[in-house]
Amino acid sequence: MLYLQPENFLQKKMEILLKKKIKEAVNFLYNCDVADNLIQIQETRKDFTGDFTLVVFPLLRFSKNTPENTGETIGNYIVDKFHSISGFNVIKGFLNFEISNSWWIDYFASMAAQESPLDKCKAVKPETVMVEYSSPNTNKPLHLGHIRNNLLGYSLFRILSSCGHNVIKTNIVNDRGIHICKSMLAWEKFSNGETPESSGMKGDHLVGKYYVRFEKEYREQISKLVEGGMDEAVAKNAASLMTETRDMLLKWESGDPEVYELWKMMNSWVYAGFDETYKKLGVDFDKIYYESETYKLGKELVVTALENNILYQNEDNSIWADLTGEGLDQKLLLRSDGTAVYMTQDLGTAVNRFNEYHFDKHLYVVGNEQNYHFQVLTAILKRMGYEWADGLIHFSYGMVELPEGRMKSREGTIVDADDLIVEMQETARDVSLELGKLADFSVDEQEDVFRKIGLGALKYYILKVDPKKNMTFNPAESIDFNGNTGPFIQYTYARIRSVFRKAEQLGISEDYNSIFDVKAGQKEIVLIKLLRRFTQTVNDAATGYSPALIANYSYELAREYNQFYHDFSILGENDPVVRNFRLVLSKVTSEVLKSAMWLLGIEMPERM
RNA sequence: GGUUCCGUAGCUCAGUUGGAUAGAGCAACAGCCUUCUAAGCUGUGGGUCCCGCGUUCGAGUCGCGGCGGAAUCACCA
Repeated sequence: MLYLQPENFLQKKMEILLKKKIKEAVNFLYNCDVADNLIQIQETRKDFTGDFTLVVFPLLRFSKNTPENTGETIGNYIVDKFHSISGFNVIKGFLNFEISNSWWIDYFASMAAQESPLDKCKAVKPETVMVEYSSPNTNKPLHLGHIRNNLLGYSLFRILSSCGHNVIKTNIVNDRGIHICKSMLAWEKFSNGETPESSGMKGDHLVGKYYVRFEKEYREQISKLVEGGMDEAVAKNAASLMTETRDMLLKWESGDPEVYELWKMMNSWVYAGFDETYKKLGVDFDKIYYESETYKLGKELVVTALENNILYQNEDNSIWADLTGEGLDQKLLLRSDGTAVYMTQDLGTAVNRFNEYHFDKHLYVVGNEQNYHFQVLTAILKRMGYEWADGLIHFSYGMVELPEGRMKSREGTIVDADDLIVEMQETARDVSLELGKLADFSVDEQEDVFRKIGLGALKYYILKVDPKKNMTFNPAESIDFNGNTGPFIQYTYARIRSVFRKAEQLGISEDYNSIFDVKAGQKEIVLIKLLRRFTQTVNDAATGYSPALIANYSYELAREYNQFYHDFSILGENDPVVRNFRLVLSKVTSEVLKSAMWLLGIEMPERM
């Protein structure tokens, strides 16, 4: 668990003081001791006057009076005793307190004095957390679903490390198994030795091409067998491509040199391709595990567990876990031919990782289609006696769907990761060139801005959605650059930077000491309140594993700032105290926006 | 069929210990650039929060029962 450090109570100070005073008030006025959870303080909603609100309903049982009278009575008492409260009003059962201008300004000053907006986000008890994300198969290139996975995983890494945790980014590469053999076999049969060099194709795409080819040829074989009168289920097993694939997997597991060489060669193509995509997405890993290296440990674990009577064996020699006692099912762990399945290697990988890192928590960033898999994984590890399995957390995120449903390779509706990234950058280029604000930039500088904007749009689009929920991506409507989008937030930042460039030209610089003298306007107080919420938002995002909270917070802040920017002049303000205050307010806003986007893996352009 | 998740404006999404009149963006319509960046700002229209019952002073939020959708229950990963 994450807890705010003592000094972070600065964030909460007013709520805590108010709560204490109210408790005192109720005690004095109604002569009774109230439980803390009955004193509900929240930020006052925008459409009402005030800063903090006490919900008085829970206190009526003590006052034995109407909500209005109770609110008035408590309000009067508090205003009298608590000088930071400048006034109050009661609407229905809500007692709205108004906080003095100077309290807000003091608060703002302490915020402005921070080195970074993330300074206060440290957890009391830092933990070692492994985050596994990406987890590609080496038989096809990455697609939109992987993009969501990678962005979530990487953002969780940044959020958790910003809160002081020791986070290890890891990746399990599913580089072996029957599916890999399919693309290998198809390449052997149909490629005439085609390579990335000879074809000019990116390696992962080339291998993917032969995986698709396998599926096509295999389906044809099945239909021929079915036409000849064979049952479809039987045909699926009997098709020569399938029997050859199974033979290949057996050869691979027994270390056949020829199969092994082919496997190594094709995987190296894929890795070169993946590296390119990861680099473009801006994600990386501290430690990469390969299924081909962990599945053996998994097999050993299974055999040992069988000897310990934790598992059972069928007459055909296949090995199973009976989890019906845990409300789950029978689960196969080793096939009758002795080869490993997905679960086998995941058992091996988990044990391997714990032995290496002794993590407190292990986050698996894996789609919700595998919820059952992780229930089973934890159950088996627990049964094997690994207490740390309680620290395994399936970060189960939703699928990315198209308007017509799931992406299907057979229907050619898979949205390729590389293609999408290129498209986003091209859209960013088109929009930017049309606006023509970067005319004095070199081509390289321009391209760098286009890259930041295109990726910013893509990343924000994906991360702003609650990770648990399925989301829809419509390829026909390209990702927006207006409204609640990444570019909107980048734009807000670029505008602020532009103010500071102008300030420099005018010889104006911000002065943190003179902000105490200012009388802040309503809009400025609203901004300070929003800025104040940042630390809490980051903590919520860390405890709730939700980058979306940060995205939505950033949007709200950017929108609020844009209104302020529109309605008030900063450098054009005549009163130097007010001008300076607005300048510092803009500065802090830009820093918070930049930090927030950094937590999402989104870069900020200085101009756009 | 069993289990799990989801259902909020035409579309995409917010709405976190149950709190006030359910919010944004997109799309539509009407405005705002001699000014620090109009990728912006302002306004209008748009809702049976899937339905019903219950708990509560108070339910989009919690419970139960329906309806609709998704995932999963593989010697696939």
